[in-house]
Amino acid sequence: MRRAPTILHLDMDAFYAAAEQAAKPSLRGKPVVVGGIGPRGVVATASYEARVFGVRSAMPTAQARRLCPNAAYLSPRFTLYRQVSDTVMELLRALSPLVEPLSLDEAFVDLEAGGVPAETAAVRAVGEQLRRDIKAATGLTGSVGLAGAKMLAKIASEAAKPDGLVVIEPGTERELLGPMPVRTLPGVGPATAETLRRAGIHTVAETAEAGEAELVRLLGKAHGTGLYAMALGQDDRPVVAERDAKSVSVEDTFEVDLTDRTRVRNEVLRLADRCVGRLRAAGRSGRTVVIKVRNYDFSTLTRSETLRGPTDDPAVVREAAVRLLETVDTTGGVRLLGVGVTGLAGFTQEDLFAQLATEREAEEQAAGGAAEPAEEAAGEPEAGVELPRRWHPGLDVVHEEFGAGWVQGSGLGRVTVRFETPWSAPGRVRTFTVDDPALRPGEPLPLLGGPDQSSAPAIRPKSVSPAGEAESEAGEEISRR
DNA sequence: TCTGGGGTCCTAGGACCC
DNA sequence: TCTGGGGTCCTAGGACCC
Repeated sequence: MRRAPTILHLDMDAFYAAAEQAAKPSLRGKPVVVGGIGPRGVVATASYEARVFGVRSAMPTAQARRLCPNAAYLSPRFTLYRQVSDTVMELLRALSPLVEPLSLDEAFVDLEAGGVPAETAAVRAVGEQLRRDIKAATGLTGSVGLAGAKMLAKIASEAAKPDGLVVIEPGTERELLGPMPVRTLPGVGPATAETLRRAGIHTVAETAEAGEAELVRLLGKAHGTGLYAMALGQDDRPVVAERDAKSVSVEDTFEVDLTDRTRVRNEVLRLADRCVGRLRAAGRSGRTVVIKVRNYDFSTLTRSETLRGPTDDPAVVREAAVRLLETVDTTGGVRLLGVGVTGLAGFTQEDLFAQLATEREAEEQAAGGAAEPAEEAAGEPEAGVELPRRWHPGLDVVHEEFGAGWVQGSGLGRVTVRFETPWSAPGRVRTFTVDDPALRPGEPLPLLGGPDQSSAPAIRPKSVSPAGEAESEAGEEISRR
């Protein structure tokens, strides 16, 4: 526990929903829900206007629609959120070399390591300036917590929401935490809270009074000792800058349960390929392949297999995944399938022996050839054939005549588009047939720095440069030759 | 119209080795 | 034909977080 509140926790306010409101002028001040749009979707983030109606994160979208039928329901656009996140993290790294991102919208910063004087007034000033800088660079608000420990900084930023800053002075934490419900403490979820409730423990103070031995008896060694320390406000975990990922996984929930064995197998093969794609993109390889199966009744199981050496070979992961699938009874219907790789190696190159084995297996497979999975993709549309364009609500589009806009809704062969940009006035709506050739998918536009404010410190993602910028870059390229 | 997708960490039992 | 512990790896499941 530090003697000055030099650990900062930043949490962006209703991040995904706020980014959508910044991008879509017609949604500002209105209820917005970002999450899964399908029949089995859940809410990722609700804007504060939607929270008034009781909409919460992790709630089924169907339930949210009942509570708040007039909200805009949008699919997430991670490209945009990542761009905004990069801008924010950049600002944090200007404060200190020790920045620990927890997600796209949340991070710890060790201000002491950044040379900020260990005094309340100084850290408060840094926090307030950070909030102004974030607002100026992204147009979004974030809340800041400052304390002498990670746990307390996080609790402080929660208390500061929305758009605020809270400092917990070292020495006041026990008094402050005491009356709070145990659920306030990180690591206490529904199951732990229920166990504690049955033991008559409801508040942080009661948790501390229970004593370490009793908590270990109730919750096990690691959780019990950890919770006891937290309840006393003791938390010495350091801010850790970069942590290597330990696993990579992908999963899909299907709109309708899968019953056909061949279809299940094909989905597992697809997931294995996607998983390896992500693994390779990260320059990693892994040794243990895991599959996940969620049944019609939501019961979930995993099966794993550890290979002789790490791999990033799609054929190897596919084969392991299918082998594992064969040990699972899927006759009742499958709601979700997942494929993951763990035991990630710190190096990119495969172990030589594993590589040789892989090549030999591939040769054997090719030689035995007739039943290659890709050839028998029954029920899967072939690439390039028939795939109807899916106009998810919220997606960016460009129309040849009307310019940039976003999909407001689609159905019955029609798609409704609102034509507006982050820096325009609220725009108007037009409807097209879903296969209108003048309409095509677009890229997220920068939230700030539209044509009329080109000097503003804007988010200008390089990957989606507006036409003018791309042309001028190309021009430079040519002129240099 | 019940319950996403991507992660982390912990526990516990059995195998296997010393 | 009786019996020790400890350590590590693997597998499966569960809690929790955003």
